[in-house]
Amino acid sequence: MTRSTAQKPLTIGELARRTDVSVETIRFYQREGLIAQPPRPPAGFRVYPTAVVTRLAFLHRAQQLGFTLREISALLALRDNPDTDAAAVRGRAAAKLAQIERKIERLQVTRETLRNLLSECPGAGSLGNCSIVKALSVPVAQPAARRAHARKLPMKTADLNIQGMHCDGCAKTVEALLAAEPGVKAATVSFGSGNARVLFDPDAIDLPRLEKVVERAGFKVPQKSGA
Amino acid sequence: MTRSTAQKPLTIGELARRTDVSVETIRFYQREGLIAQPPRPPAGFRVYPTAVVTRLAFLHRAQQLGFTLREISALLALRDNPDTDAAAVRGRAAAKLAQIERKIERLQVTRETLRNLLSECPGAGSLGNCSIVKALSVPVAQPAARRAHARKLPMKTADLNIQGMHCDGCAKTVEALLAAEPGVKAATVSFGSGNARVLFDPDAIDLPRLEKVVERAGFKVPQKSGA
DNA sequence: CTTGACACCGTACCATAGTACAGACCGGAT
DNA sequence: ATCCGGTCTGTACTATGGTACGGTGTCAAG
Repeated sequence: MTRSTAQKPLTIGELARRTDVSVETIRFYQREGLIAQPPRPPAGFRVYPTAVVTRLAFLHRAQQLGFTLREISALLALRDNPDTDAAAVRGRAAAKLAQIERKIERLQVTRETLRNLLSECPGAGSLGNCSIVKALSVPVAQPAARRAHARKLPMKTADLNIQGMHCDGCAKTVEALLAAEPGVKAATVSFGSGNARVLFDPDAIDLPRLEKVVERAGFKVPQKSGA
Repeated sequence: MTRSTAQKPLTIGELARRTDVSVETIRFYQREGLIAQPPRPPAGFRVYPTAVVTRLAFLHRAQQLGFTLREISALLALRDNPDTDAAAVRGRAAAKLAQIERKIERLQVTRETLRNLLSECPGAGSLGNCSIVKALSVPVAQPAARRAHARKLPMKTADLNIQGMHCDGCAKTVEALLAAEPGVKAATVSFGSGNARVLFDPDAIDLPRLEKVVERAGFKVPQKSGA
């Protein structure tokens, strides 16, 4: 053993320095169960296994890709399990990609709206002439489905059979994906039964689209799901 | 007065129905000062002026455009003030557009990263082969500036003179815009003095860029700002 | 004149991702 | 032996945008 990287005991402060994650944040991750807290020795401070350095790097990278801590927790659980199939990880990544694409689309719509408002705006003078203020004062044009809802609550429930889920985290991922889809009011996915129950507005979204959402995330939906 | 829209007193519940905003949310907006709470009559319930219907519509529209409640509060204050110049509103919108464009760019980078990961991934088999897990375990490549910071804390402070701010809300807007810029560690903008103080990393951002940020939002920065 | 629906008020709570701090304790260097 | 810096624990607080609820008051219709 030369006097290299590994000579200092990896205390929490040293870990913080090496990973560029603050001590407080490391403790926070421990509370959240994202990283294990080594047992405290009878006397003195905790010493961390060097593997946590990698774990924190993984955490950080996954965050940059837009995964929430809850999702990262599932990802880490997959990583820790030697029986995990790579498809499970791939499914998560595909789901996240789809989510991000939707987010980009929404932002692009907003961007266009703002651009139009700005291009029509005289840019000076009294507020009475301000096209922006005027435009904002107009009630939101609702997608009609929303109004129908107020009238008749035309929600439908569908059950989807889903194959390829490996753990409860997969189920949560699918659930989040479905729930994020416009027109979906609620979604519960059970890993145990391999079933998804979705409450949705048939005026805003339909079954094939729901199935596509699930499949885009890397799971399979056998074609026999009933309404 | 015929038996039309205005015959019922506009109680909070009626307001909620008309604007499609829940009673709880209306109360929340009142607590936050976004809408005024009419005085409670000696006996009975509050009655709202019909103008709040428009106000809530404005609020809702502005939210769709990505404005935070704090920003909307400033926007509403501008709208309420007859002396407001339309340029102030325009500046806010321009700032928001810039913010959204940055957000889109960041998401696009993330999207590309995820796409690359997915395209390289075999998609099945044991985790050992999973290119995604491998890629995530690699520490984040830091933009070099970040490391420099760890070595020497090379932060610089600059004062900018800003013209065209109309109220404290303008100052807050500029502050948020500056703070959101990568490389900026802190920004305080005072409406009273028309001054902005920015703490930034000169390796990551420079003065001209900071000035451009402010100008994009519709304000002016006279060319004599010192470091 | 009772009942049910709404209004009022205060407070607590949700998710998300941390940050901050007090007060005690520990360990190595001086 | 003492002091400084680091660690430990628990709790509270940040921002953001609401949601939920218990207990009470009020109104209007039957």
